[in-house]
Amino acid sequence: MVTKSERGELTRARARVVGAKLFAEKGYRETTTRDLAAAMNVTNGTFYYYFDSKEDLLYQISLEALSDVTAAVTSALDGEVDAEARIKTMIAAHMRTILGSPNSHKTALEVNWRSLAGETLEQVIAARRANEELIQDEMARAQASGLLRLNTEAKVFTLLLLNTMNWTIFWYRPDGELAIDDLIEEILRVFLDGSRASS
Amino acid sequence: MVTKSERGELTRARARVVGAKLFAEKGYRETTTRDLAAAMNVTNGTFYYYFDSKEDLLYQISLEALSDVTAAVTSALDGEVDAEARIKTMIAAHMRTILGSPNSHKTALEVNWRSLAGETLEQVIAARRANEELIQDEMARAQASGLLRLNTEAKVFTLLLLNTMNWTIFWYRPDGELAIDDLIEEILRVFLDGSRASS
DNA sequence: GTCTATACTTCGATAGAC
DNA sequence: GTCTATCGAAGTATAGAC
Repeated sequence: MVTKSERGELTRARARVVGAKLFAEKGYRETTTRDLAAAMNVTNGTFYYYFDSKEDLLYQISLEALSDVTAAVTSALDGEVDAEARIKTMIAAHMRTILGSPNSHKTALEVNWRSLAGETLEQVIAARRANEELIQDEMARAQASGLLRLNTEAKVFTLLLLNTMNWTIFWYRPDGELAIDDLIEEILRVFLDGSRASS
Repeated sequence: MVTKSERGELTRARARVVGAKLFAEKGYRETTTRDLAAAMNVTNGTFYYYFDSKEDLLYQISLEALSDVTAAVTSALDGEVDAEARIKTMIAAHMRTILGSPNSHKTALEVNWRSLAGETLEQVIAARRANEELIQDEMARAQASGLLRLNTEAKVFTLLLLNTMNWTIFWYRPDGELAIDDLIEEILRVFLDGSRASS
């Protein structure tokens, strides 16, 4: 049996899903609280029973999305010792997480942060940074183990890899020809071995 | 001597620059026509003497930005025959163009297209597609010449390279440690030769 | 070409009944 | 927990004087 507060949290969780969908499709500013309420099958006023403000919903979606990536990558790396396997595992976990809920990650990635302020903004920025640092630590570790070149800074590797991974959500189609595992393989290959025919 | 219409066009051109700056910093929806007018040193009403609407300004900035990239890359490639030099030239021209006016390209890249509709939306989409096709043609050409692997589709190469290049504008700092030429070199190296130490 | 004034909408958020 | 009603604040765009 579910208590009242749990039922409330369920409604909130569902609202984060439909909210992320609307934010991803129409944009945060373009989505009204009336749109959000309609997607929750309630009226405008009821939205404020579950969230302090529209900004509050944006904050919850963004923080959850970013935390999910860090959690998934951290968990996937646990116990893995082989240098190349760690890179592959990290990329796979990152990609499966963001492509698994693209709406939330579009919401979190987009420059919607402009609509956040103060404490909530800082928490979202911190969550994003945690994600980047996790990857950068892996890059440094891979360099130390001899897998990656030393003549590029770990930070540059990190930023370029994040570019490659994160923005796939804007063009990747789950129902297209390219399977997620194939995309992961392609990213890994370009990143590790490059694109040259002779390499 | 400048005619009246040329002077009007000068004002419009300047407005596109300050408009792109505001759109990039605050976002399209977050920027008001009063903000735009203030940046042009006029009042709200005067904005509409130069542009049909706020959307019209967004359209002009976006189309100009995307056309600039295609023009710069096309021009840079002209006459170059060496396969590797073409890839390097293409990446360099693309990167120099977008990092040279990041505000316009942030405006054009962002999901601001949601605010466009009808004919103008189609023109912006077409300009974007032209840019992608130019790159994809180069990828196919590089595969035909034996420079690039054949076991990855030219389209996938294109999308991954565009990810890597385009989203640098959100973190690259011209006044930082990494010079533009160094960044171009890094992108080229990761794309062509990968990141492996032994390669 | 630029201004002021304002019409017209839309939206975020609150109040209070049920 | 949900509703209706509404306040008040912006914001886009227009009208018309100068």
